[in-house]
Parts: sequence; structure tokens; C-alpha cells
Amino acid sequence: MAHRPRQCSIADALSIVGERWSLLTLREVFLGVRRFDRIARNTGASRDILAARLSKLVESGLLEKKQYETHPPRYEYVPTETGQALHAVLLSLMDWGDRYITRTDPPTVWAHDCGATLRPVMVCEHCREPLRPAELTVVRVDQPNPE
Amino acid sequence: MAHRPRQCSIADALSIVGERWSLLTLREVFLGVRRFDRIARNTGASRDILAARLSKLVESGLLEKKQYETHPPRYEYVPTETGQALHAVLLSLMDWGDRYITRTDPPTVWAHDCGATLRPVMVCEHCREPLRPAELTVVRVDQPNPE
DNA sequence: AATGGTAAGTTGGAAAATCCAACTTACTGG
DNA sequence: CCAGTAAGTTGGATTTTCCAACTTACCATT
Repeated sequence: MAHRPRQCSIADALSIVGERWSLLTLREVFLGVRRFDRIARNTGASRDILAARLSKLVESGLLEKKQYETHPPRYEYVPTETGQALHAVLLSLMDWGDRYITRTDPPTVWAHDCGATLRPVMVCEHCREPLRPAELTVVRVDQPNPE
Repeated sequence: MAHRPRQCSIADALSIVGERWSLLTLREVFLGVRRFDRIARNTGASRDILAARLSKLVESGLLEKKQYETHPPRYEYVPTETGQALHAVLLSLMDWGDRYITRTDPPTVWAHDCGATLRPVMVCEHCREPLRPAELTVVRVDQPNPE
């Protein structure tokens, strides 16, 4: 009866960063590449789509457009706090790719300030144990189709 | 000169789960919804696209098709180990959405077996400290455009 | 002074992906 | 016998994406 999709923060998040090239654009920004041409070449996105994605990321508050040159006006895209918080998402995606998809050695390696090569792990904030899918239970979820 | 995009596990991961509906499909599977019609309704994906996505997820080794009825043949989609490992990605995306996008109370709440309401946190495996973007440095990365 | 390169887009038209409603097959329950 | 459920498939319309070329304006070189 209720043909409404499930309400959920994953869907909300994807409505902002779920389109093609958005996450790769943010990857470049996190790697320090913050100008249009370079982002276009490093991702492979076509210029028109990249322009649209960057505008959306700015409108959505993930990036800020900083002018670094007037005449002609040129901008670079720097992450806001909201944008920076997405770094964790990209790291978990990278980790999954490293482990299960990419055959070779991890192409990208980060170091943590503690001195170690970064291995990102998701833990429960309360007990600090690494999350295992089998140890999770749904407590509350929107149920679009009751019957 | 080199017009090759950057080689990276995030791109590899997105080549499998980056298309529209793939991650929402996996969300449903993790919530225990494993049959075609329900997934279609709960996500809002059109049936033809959903069929294509499910096939791809099966081919890519994230889901397995289990027959639960012959005559007519009916299947359900259950996550493999590779698929289950993506739960962490969805949780980090959910957490980001909860914090920065969704205005209301978190629509979906998970509990951890330790008894606490789940708050997923990304930590450095070595020192166990929560990751802060400012404390990360790139050690190695594919550089598509040298000059 | 003219030429080529860099930079950040924008434009128009072709190609690909997605959407949508209707159809199919084969059971089950009333 | 009819309606409902389930897992898709099909054809055609709509929307996105792709691609190459164009624009504006500066700087470095010849």
C-alpha cells in the first residue's frame, strides 16, 4: 500500500554524494588537488559534469569555493567540516576496495600521526570493539510497507 | 600527457557499488530484506534496474542467489563475506548522514552486542585513536599527471 | 607583436542509463 | 474461477552523461 521508499540517512547521504564522480571529486580534494582542471584529469570526469558536481557540493555545504586569483577569476575548492567528515566514508570504501577488489598492493597509503601506516577500523564507540556484522541488531528502522 | 585517471581502490570499489541503487540494495539486504519485490519497493528502484544491479552484485561476489522455492523458481539474495564487509561503509555513510544531513532523529538505529546503541567510529588500528582528517598524511598515491 | 599554453568553465549534439507501465509465468488462497 | 504474490522482462519515453569544441583572459616565449 504505502509505496514510499524507506526513510534513511544513507539515502539522504547518497542524494548528495551518490551521483557519479562526486566521491572521486572528494577523493581528489582530500589528496590536496583542489583545482578544476586537475580534478577533471585525475578523476576522468567530463568537464561539464564536474562543474555540475562541484556546484552541488558547494551548495550542499561540503566544499567552499575560494578565489585564488582575480582577472580572470579562478577558484579552488576546499572542504568544510561537513566535507571533511566524509573522509571516513572514503577511507572505509578504500579499505574495502583494498581488501576485496583491488588485486595489487594498495595503490594509496596513508599514515596516521601516531606513526603507523593507516589501517582504518570501525569500532563501537562504547566498547571500542571492531564491528562485526553478526554482532549488530536493528533497534529501530523506518518501515515503509507494514503488511 | 598521461590522460589516465588515478588508479585507486575507491574507484575500484565504486565500479562495483557506485551505480544508482546498488548501495540502497545492500542496505536492504543488511536489514534482512532479501527478496526482489520488497527490495524494489523499499528502495524505490525500478524493477529492470534492480534486476541488473542484483545480477552485478552476484557476479561481483557480494551477494549469493539462494533458491527458496522451485516451481516457480524464486530466489533470495544473501550477502557473502565480501558483501558483509561493506556494512562498515554503509554505517559510516549512515553516520555522516545522521550527523550532517538528516535533520530529524536518526531514522535507523543499530545496537551492538556489547549492549550499547551503536555509534560507529573509525579508528587507527595501531593506536586505536579516532581518525581526524588533520592527522592523516598521504604516504603513497598513484600520480597520473607527473608534470 | 604574435603564438602557444594554462585555467575554468559553457555549449550543442550524440550516446548511454534510467524510468515507467504493462506483460509473463506459475503457483496459492478464497 | 478469480485475485493476489512473486520475480523478473520488454518497449518506449525521459534523463544523464559523454565528448569535442568554444570562450575569456592571463602569462611566457619567440
